[in-house]
Formats: sequence, C-alpha cells, structure tokens
Amino acid sequence: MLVAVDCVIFGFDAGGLQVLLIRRGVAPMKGMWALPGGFVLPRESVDEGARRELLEETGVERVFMEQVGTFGDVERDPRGRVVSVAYAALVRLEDHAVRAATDAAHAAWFDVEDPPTLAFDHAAILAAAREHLAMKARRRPIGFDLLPLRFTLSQLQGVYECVHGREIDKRNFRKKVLALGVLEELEAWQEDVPHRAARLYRFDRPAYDRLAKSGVNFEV
Amino acid sequence: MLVAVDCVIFGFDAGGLQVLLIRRGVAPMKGMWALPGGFVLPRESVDEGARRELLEETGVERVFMEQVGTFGDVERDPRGRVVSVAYAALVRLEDHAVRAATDAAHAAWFDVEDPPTLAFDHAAILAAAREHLAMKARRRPIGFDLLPLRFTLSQLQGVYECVHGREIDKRNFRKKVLALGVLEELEAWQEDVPHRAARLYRFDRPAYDRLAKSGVNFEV
DNA sequence: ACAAAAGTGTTGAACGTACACCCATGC
DNA sequence: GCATGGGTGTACGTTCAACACTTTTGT
Repeated sequence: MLVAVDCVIFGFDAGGLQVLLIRRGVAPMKGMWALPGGFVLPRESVDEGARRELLEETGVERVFMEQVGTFGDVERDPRGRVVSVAYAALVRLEDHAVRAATDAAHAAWFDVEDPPTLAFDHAAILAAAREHLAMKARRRPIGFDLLPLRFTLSQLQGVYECVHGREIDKRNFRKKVLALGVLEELEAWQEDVPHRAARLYRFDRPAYDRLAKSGVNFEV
Repeated sequence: MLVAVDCVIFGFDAGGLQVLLIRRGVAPMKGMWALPGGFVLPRESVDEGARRELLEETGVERVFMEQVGTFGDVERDPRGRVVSVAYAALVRLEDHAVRAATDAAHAAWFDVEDPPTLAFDHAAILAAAREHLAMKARRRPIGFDLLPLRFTLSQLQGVYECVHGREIDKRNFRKKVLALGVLEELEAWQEDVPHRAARLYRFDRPAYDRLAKSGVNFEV
C-alpha cells in the first residue's frame, strides 16, 4: 500500500481565491491538471513528505500546512492502492512565483470557483480543503497569510467574502476588524489607483498572538 | 508502508467522559492498553477498515465515525513504517456492552481524564480526538449521541461541561437548549432517585435536521 | 428535619445588523 | 463631470452573563 500527499495551496488576488495546480508530466493522467503532491518516502514523516513534494513540484516552501483529511477509497488511484493525506496552506501570491519542476510540467494558479477538470479524486480533495478553510477562518485571522504585508481593508474584506461566499457590510466589517486591535494603521496609501487611494494597514503579529492565547474568535 | 486505523470511541456516564480501550493481546506492546484499531486491508477503504477493526476488537458497530487526523511520524510504530488514520465516534455507553475479540484480549472503558499509559503514540491520538470533539460540539448537538434515548437536562449539561471542561450556568443552559426546539418534553420523570425527580426529554431528530440545514450553531 | 438535586426570571451590558451619504482621485 | 471605490455613525433588536431562592423527594 502506498501513502501519498496532496497539497491544496490557496492564494488570493483581485480575481478572488486561487489554487495552485500542476500539469501532470507523467502517466497516469499525463497532461491533466492535479494538486501538487506525490508519494511519501520511507525515511520521512508524512508531514515532511508534503513539504518536500510541494517544494519539488512548485518551488513553494516555508508555508504552514495543515492536514485536511485522508482519502482512502480503494479505487481512487489507477496505479494501485494509494492512500492520500491532503494538506492545505495559505500563501501570498506575490511571494511565490511558481516554477515547474521534476514530474510537474507546469504549475499555475486557477480561480477556485472555476478550476479545470482534475486528476484522480482531486476535485473532492479541493472541495474538502475549501470547507476546511471556511472553518479555519472562524478561528484565525486568515487574511493576513493571503495578503501582501501592506494591504487595504477592502482587500481584507474581499478575502472573507471569497472564503465565506457571501457579501459583508463594509462599515460593520471595518468596525469589527479594527476593534480586534491586530491591525497597525500605516501612514501610507495606495498609489496609482483610478479612485480615492485607500489607507494601508499591516498585521500586528505580537498583538494577535496575545489575543489568540486568550481564545478570542475571529468570526466576521 | 502499512496503513493502520485507530478508533477513539467516546462514551458518557455519571463519571464523565469515557474512552474505549483494548488491552493488546499480541506483540509489540502486548498487555498494554491501546486504542482499538489495526491494519487496513488491500480490498477495503480506510473508512471501512476503521469500522471493521472496531467491530472485531470491541463488538461496537453502527456508529458514525469521523476522521480526526493522520499520524505519520517515521518512528511511531516499532514494527516498521506505519501511518495511522485516527477516527472518533460517540456512543451511548448502555448500548455497547463491549466484548473482547480477535487480537484484543480485553476491551474496557476508561475515564478520559485519567487513562492508563497507552501504546505507540495513542496518547497523542487521544488528545487530538478530544480537541476534535470540543470543536465538533460547537457545530452539532453532540449530547444526543452520548446519552440514553431519554435523558434529563442535567445529564445533557454534564456532557457539555465535560467536553468543554468548564462549568455552565444551569438557568442559562436550559434557556438556550430549550430555545433550540430540538428537545421533546416527555411526560416522564426519573425514578428511584434520592431527590426530586427530573423530567425526561427526548431528542427530536426531524426538528434538528431542519435546523442543521439552515446552519444554526449549537454553541452553549 | 435534612440532604440533594430540580426547577424557575430578571436585568444590564455587549454585540450584531441594517442602513445612506459625502470624499478623493483619475480619466 | 463622472465613474470608481474609500471612508464614516447611529439606532434598534438580540443575545449573553450574572445572579438566589423555592420545590420535591428519599432517608
């Protein structure tokens, strides 16, 4: 029995929530889009395998990945009996210019609302990862892992709207998120936008860590 | 590489939250207490393997198990490279008179607050399952899977106090749980108790299913 | 009579939600 | 000057937390 890992890497840009996929360079399902991943080696933990495969196939490293679940149907892989452990992570799109490597002919970002047909049971894994992300967003301030270091409140609101799939009132959102006290207001504004420039904010991690310890929830 | 399953089965009685363990009948760690579980067979899914092992080792069947996580450290099992998928379930203690079977010399319930030393990394799996249970309790009405068909509000409150590890105000608890409208008030009372007899209630599943669809949360 | 748990309401504070208009900028 | 998104406050209703005493039953 083989143990594999598959990584669902989420990014965010103006077009909404994105997911990182690779085009398979080897059989089976050569040429199809799939989640980055591969087999766990005998001398590495499953967690280590996930990090290694992600780096080899996409060049993405140093991200915090969480387990989403394990997919163990008998027929899920035509190569034989393969049980796959799925991981999810959030990255800043700008920080991760992806590159093709090893058995991944290409790596590219896709809108999660409109992904290509995926190999194996990766569509189910992607769906589970989105559900996991929506749950996680209730407990942690996910926006800060997805956005640039300096961001506007509208960008942050966009993250939550994408993740939860509903619109949020602008005034109420600002009130809640500012009241948390984990945003640092910068003396800096957007540039080169065809409308009034928005103020930029930065995530105050020490303040967040203090809050998280006391068990606050980040539902918005 | 071998794939195993381990099952964390929670029950509830007057002594608090309980967990079902087996005494290992074979090496390695023969004689130690462990979570029921074993290896997944080539022709069954991981989910099926968990149900089969639980039945074989403890006689418990027809329970709804959820994945807790997958444990994949290289050194977690002295027999070699074993990746284990952990499952958790809630059962009514009274419905499951456990029995020893196959390679489990004994099966018995233990207080989750004070379990024996466990084999392999099962202490870590148990801790993860408890965390999973506390999270699950925020979204679903877990009490009803753990209690007898007819129960008192104090018993239900006891479940939540155990799971969340804190005391709850009796009046506020009753207000909230009754307001949910998923309890059916019975014309029946406790018997043979050395104090005023408490009214019995029953879980109204159709009402709950209607609520759950509309996305209510069950935090108490 | 006493021990033990059942049962019952109110109040004040905090929070969530709904809602509309003016502002700055680039074209 | 117009289109685009930025930025701001209030009022109402709901929910939550804190809190103490009387009732019933068995011994």
